[in-house]
Amino acid sequence: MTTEQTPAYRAISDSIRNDILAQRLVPGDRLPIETELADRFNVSRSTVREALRELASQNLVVTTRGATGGTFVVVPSTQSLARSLTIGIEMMAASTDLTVLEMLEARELLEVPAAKLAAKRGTDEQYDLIREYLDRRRAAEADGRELVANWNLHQLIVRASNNPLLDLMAQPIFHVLQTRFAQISAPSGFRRQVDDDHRAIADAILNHNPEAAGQLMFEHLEWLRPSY
Amino acid sequence: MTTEQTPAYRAISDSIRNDILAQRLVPGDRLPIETELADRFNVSRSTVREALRELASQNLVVTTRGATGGTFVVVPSTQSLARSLTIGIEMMAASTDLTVLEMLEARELLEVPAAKLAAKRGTDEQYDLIREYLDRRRAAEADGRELVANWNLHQLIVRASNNPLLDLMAQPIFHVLQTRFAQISAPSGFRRQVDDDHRAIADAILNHNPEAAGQLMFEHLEWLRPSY
DNA sequence: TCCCACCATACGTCAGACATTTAAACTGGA
DNA sequence: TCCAGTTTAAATGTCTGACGTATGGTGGGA
Repeated sequence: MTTEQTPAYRAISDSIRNDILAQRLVPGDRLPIETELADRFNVSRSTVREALRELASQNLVVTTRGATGGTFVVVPSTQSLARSLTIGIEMMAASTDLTVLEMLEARELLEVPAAKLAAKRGTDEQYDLIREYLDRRRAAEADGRELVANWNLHQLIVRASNNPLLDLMAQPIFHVLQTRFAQISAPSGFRRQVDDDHRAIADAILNHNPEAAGQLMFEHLEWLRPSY
Repeated sequence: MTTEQTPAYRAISDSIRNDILAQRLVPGDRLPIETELADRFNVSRSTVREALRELASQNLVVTTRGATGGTFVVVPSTQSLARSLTIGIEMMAASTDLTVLEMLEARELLEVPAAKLAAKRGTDEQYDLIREYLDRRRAAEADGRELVANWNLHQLIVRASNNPLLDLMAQPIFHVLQTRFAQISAPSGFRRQVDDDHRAIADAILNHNPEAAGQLMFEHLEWLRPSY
């Protein structure tokens, strides 16, 4: 007679998620301990824990152990959201649901305005990061070795747009494109051209010239497109 | 002595996720049954289940019951990803991590190109949906009642851009803006202006005029901005 | 005052059992 | 032969109760 179409762990995670979205639970709040939640929902602790794993994996809560431990509501960071989104987009790209062309299209759409915004309102610290990156790259080039860097120029620029949403949306696209074409051998002239383009774009940004930055970024991406 | 920094359920979900991302497991594949996974990882079934809940909540697998049930790798849909993203953005917007201004900025950035693309390559079915929406809206207006529709024009346009990424990124922004300003009373003249704008944009799209569509969308959003 | 051993707390994990759902296999009658 | 209803097997869903383990606080001694 107990006909449950949705499992209890799903119902519970939905319930708690609603409490969070309705701000009955706000970031920083600590959820009741697992045994208490089990009591409250009339389920076993295991079921509660499965619900909590779902919430944790959506970046809504974090769980810590120990005496002062527990499960706490958190604000998802741009980073954590970007990571989740990356996985999803990677899967779509691996299937036929998303083409490289569509990714390039979206990328251009995000990055050209991002370059403009970065030129308009990047902070000094962000500009420093861009300079530093170019310097390290130049040094690496001189030594003839490969530059291993977590942040490439495109990421730095998007970040310097100072719009978290742009960062959030562009990062996954970068990541997927990058891992997808990591094995491609770069012709000797190719790297040099990329380098020149990058420097021109960076200069425009550092000189607070939004229009030039946008235009150069656009041309750079158009030139880059056939390589994919 | 058994010092585990990361819990077993996390290690296991990471392991399986890697298998999926490396395409050792592809969409459609069925994971081993829970007891077998427990054996393989040398953990209890509960621990395996917590790992599976994490993966499920990231839209990487779905679980079904019954004789032919099990856990299957899936390709996350644009819809499911958009839903997850919505929650995250909603949380960021509720805190101070994301301002309305930034959302409007991102929205414009996505929607103006989306309007252009919709005019350029929308399908007949998508155009029909847009026409149908306008008709229903006109009818509702004539009767003096409120139009209750799941899809508003903006969403239809973004979808008609036929770039899943645009849809994926724009939907959450729509949703958050919409729920955030749902209670605002619309002045009488306001609705009429919105309506006129929408019709003009739709006309440009239906007439395959990308530049006009983009421009009109831009003006519409700029006009809309002070309302927020 | 400061340090350290101890302790309470809450999550992490285990084992085994039973309930429920689902589809396939089976069985009997028209 | 074939259809309908029943049984059965496979897998997830849930429960119970126990013990392991990390962590911050506390109280006592040097």
